[in-house]
Amino acid sequence: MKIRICDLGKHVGETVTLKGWLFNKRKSGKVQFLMFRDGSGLLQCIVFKGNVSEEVFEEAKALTQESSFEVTGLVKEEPRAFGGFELDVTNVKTISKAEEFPITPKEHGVEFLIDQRHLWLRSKKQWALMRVRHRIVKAVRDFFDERDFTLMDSPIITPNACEGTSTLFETPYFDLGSAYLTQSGQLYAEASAMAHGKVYTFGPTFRAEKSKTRRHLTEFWMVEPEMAFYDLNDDMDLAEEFLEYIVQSVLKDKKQELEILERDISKLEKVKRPFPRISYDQAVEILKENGVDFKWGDDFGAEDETIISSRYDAPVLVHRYPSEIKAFYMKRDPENPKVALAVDVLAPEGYGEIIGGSQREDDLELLLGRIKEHDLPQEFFEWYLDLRRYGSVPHSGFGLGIERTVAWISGIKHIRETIPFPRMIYRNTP
RNA sequence: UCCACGGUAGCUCAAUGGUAGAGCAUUCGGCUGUUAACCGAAGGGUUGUAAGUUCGAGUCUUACCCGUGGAGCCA
Repeated sequence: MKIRICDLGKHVGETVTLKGWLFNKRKSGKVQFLMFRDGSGLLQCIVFKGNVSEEVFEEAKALTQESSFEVTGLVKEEPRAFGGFELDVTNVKTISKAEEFPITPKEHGVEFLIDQRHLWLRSKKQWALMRVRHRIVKAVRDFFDERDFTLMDSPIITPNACEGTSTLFETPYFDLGSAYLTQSGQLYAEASAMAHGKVYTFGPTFRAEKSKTRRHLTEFWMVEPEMAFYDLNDDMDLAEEFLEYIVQSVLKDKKQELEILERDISKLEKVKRPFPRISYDQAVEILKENGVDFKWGDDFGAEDETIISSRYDAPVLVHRYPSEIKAFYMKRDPENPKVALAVDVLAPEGYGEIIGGSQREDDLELLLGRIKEHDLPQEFFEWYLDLRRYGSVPHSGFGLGIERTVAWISGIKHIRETIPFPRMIYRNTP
């Protein structure tokens, strides 16, 4: 059984051997402090000249930043040390001496760091961020699993634009002409929900739009639940419960990581149900109160979203948007056909839209009309229309953007740090 | 696509139109409790590219290349 830093609590007073890398080193003549990392945490290893042979002392001295090595020593509790433990070293064995590591302990610019993304992932903050991302993804899966949802993966290669608006990545597809990378699993989730009742899809999605902001990637991950017999209110209830669950899971299990990220925990602790719910009309009122010259019928810009969300501690659900600015499949409000039964969730602290969802149009004739209005090729949607021909039911769903959620919960400014290898409009390496 | 800003040592940044510098990193030396350790020394440059103005350009002008932030669009 291999021991990792995260397990050291069970080995206090024992002599153990660990394998990992040199994170940083400080020395002071006859004592060396090796900051050692193994992927599970950080551990300060002390090499005293009197405690080890001359050869071992020299071997430790020769280790460069990010060299891989094996270290043996006595595990001691040490409240002052990061992680709470220290290792009194008795032996050091170099595995591979590293060349000069480009990322030094001092500050670097983003351009440089993103070029070194494959190495940047080893740094403390990026390590913590990826662990938070992992916990969020686990929370997503646990949440749906605990509620009897079935995972139904949707295709990544699709024959047409799902919502008919976005610019998609095009790829040649044998004798069938062009295919496109998916921008949403939405329509497939609807078909799946008619088979399993409650489902979710979870995978990468692609947008070829030339968005160049801190909130955009060309490739990002989205989780999309879809539920038969759910109306808009049921949909909003689920979205609320879902977000609370995710935030509380991270708070419970990733305290140390949030500390490394210097996240203000008190802000996350306020993310408790019930969340505020306002209509689009009310949101427009808020903007007008704040002196924004806003026209009913327009969509909110990034600045508008910040104004609206900054009124609340928890994410705010904005519902019933003008149907003109929403996708063709969203059901109109029977009480006011000018608006769609749609909901967007805006994260606090200016992180913007993290969820978009709606009740879907379940009436065949209305949906046919909508496809014509939007000038979409009906032949591509025949299978989708079948869902309304064979036992149509009211149903709803939403999509959550994983990277924006990670950015919000971690308190990270730029979305590019929230995914291991970001894809942006002017960058597709490393 | 549009607007703004930037490009000088491996990295982060200085440098009135007048000899291109510092900190970190690297190498060497010193130090038995450091924690972005500290102290001393050394090596390290076609100032994004091209042209122009000038006695003289990192600095001024023009074009181009690359990048960053934002807008629009969106999750």
